[in-house]
Amino acid sequence: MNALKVILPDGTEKEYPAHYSALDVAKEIGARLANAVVAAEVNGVIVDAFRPLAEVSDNPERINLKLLTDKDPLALGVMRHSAAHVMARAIMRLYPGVGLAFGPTTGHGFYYDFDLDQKISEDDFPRIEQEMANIVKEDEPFERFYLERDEAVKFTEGLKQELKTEHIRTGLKEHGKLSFYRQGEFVDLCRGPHVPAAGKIKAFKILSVAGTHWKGDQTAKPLQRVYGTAWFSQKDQDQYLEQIEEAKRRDHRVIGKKLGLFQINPDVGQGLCLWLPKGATIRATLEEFIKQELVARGYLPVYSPHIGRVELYETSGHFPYYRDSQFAPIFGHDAGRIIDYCINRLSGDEAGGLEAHEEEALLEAAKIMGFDATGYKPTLSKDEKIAVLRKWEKSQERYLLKPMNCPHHVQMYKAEPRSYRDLPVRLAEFGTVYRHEQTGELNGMLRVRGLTQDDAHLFCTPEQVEAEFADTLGLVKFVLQSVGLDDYRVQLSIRDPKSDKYVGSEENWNKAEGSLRKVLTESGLSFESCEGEAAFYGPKADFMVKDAIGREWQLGTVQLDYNLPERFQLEYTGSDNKQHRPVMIHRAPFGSMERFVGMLIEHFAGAFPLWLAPEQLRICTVTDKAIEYGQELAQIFRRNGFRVSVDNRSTKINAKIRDAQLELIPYMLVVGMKEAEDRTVAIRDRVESKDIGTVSIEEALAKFKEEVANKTIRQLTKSKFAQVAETAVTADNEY
RNA sequence: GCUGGCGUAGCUCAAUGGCAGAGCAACGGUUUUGUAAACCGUAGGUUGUGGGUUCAACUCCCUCCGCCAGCUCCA
Repeated sequence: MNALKVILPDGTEKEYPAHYSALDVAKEIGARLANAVVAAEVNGVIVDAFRPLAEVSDNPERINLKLLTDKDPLALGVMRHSAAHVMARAIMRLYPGVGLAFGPTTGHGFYYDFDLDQKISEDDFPRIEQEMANIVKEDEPFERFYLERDEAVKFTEGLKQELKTEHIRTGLKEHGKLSFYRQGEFVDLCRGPHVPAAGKIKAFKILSVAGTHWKGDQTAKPLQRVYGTAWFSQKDQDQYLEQIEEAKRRDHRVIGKKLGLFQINPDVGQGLCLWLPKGATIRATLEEFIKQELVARGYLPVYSPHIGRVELYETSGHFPYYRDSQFAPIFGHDAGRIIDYCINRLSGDEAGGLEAHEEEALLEAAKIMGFDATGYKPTLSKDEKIAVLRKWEKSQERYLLKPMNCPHHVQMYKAEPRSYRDLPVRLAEFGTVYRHEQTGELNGMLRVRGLTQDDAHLFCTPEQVEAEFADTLGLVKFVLQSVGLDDYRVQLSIRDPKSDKYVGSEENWNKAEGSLRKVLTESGLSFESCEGEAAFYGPKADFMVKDAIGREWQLGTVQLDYNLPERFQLEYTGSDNKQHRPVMIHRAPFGSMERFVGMLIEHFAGAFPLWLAPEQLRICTVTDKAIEYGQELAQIFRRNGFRVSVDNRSTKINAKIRDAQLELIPYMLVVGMKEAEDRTVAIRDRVESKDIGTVSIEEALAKFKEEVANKTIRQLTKSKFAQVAETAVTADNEY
């Protein structure tokens, strides 16, 4: 009896027997299709193609079925999850007794975490891959089965999979029945779905191994995470691997060193970027560009110092909230450090009394600082001592290397009474901030400890919020477009309602998130909400930008803030002659200059467009006799605003050209006696890597000026990587 | 910060317990050159740091510093 009504994507309805799976349906349509089916989408949910349709749908009378083949990106994710199982199975064969943790898919592959004392190294990859190949060749089917909780616990205990047992007990409390997948001798607690059989995995490779911890908890058991990738064809995989190589070639740390753009020198300090002249030129050009745009949009330039009183950041909330990732406070006088030290001695984790010499030093310090030392007696109780020292601590100067610019700008706003007529006030500064990032996070220019934000703070009335926010979005769009970054999406980062890490009232948060959502919707930008990603003081819109090879970077950000104005008691006089509270918008279109330029280096692979290139033109003299003309030319081009150098070495022209090509200089001006006599230049184009003709000086100037004015991007190897869609991460930490 | 890997000349890399080397760059000279590398020569090192094992350490062990990958974090 036909009990299933199936509706296919083209709208056709068919009836099938009650026990049919998606695979059975496919077989009935055609053997070739059945062979190509990897998974199925039933009523929008991806499921195993081999599971009975009745089991995966609520209503057997109405089953919307889409058969997913190897052409479908969603199927790719399913297959990669199966590949994770195959790898785990191979590793179990090679390392009997290995403990299994989680094995989800990632954007371009998968990983599996193992509990194994023996270290897996790169040298082991070939034999793991070989074993995986055997499993794929065996082509055994994946089977799904259920166990009740109690049985599941017994079952994983029987398998000696402690982590799985623990996960069922603690992580999956709300699940009554638990699904498992069996593939030959390998059984794993898993949510699925999976491919029908291992043979669907056409290409795979183990990429790396790295340490991690059970459920990401540093205090928990250390695990080994093995990363791999898998594809439906060898060709796709080769292309992907080639793109990984391409990304390595673009590494800004390598290119930055080769081209002399920047330096991170251990003698200066970890995570502290030295901008060498060429890198500084790129940055200065970008800053100049954005400053012009800010004038046009009514921003006012300000400058603020690199340090500020700790109290300033206590008021803003940054100091207590980010204490661990800030450089320690700077004391106005060295003696202040002793007071701080003694407070820690008395109240710290290893609290104890003060030694006699410490008390002596303390009283000496108090004298230097001008405190009333009679208030402190060695006979006081510990708590009384702490109370006195806290008072001293507060009355001395303590500074913080500024971790944010906003409190400084807030003070500038506060410096004079504001009327509603003055608003919005837009204060802009390329402000350098310092954050003591964990050593493991530091990464070239992309993650540093001293960074310069292209920062600004807008103070406006609640009525102006949406218009101002819309304008900042427009600004970010404009600057991204100007450097040729036209592929981006916006992430609306909102609070996690379950968390208590945020400051401010429920009402303000709702208002802020509502405004952001409204303006983003009206802007026509595609955006998605991301819970728990907000800053502690307010929600934000982050720009996620795709580079030339399809990698996504979080760059610009716009943040809405009702809380700092509250904390700093900001006011303006309204038309009703009453005091009102302004709203703040924080925004940084580039994010930080370090990160942005680092990204640009990788985006352009070091070959900057003419307007940004640190050295735009190089004059290459053919013989010594042309040096004088070459130098005259250089002066002319410099006077016209170009960055030019002259290569007058006594090498052959071929060598000069080769060097200039390798240094990625956009144009070479080759001049010999012919050019000197005619007062012309032979232009060689780096992109084309050839002579593009001899023109007069005026013509050359006009050509280059036009290219600079248009910010033309002449060459951007948009790789096919950009078209390789990332697959959704199919499994999270649930199973 | 955690786990693992790594650290040799300015750069890229050799030397698996037995005399620290090459290419490029630099410097000196010759060459005066027409669109991706002219030729000859010179110099360059306490092998990241401090300690240990050994007749002998770039090599093996420990400490610290730094780098890389991943984890965790990211105002």
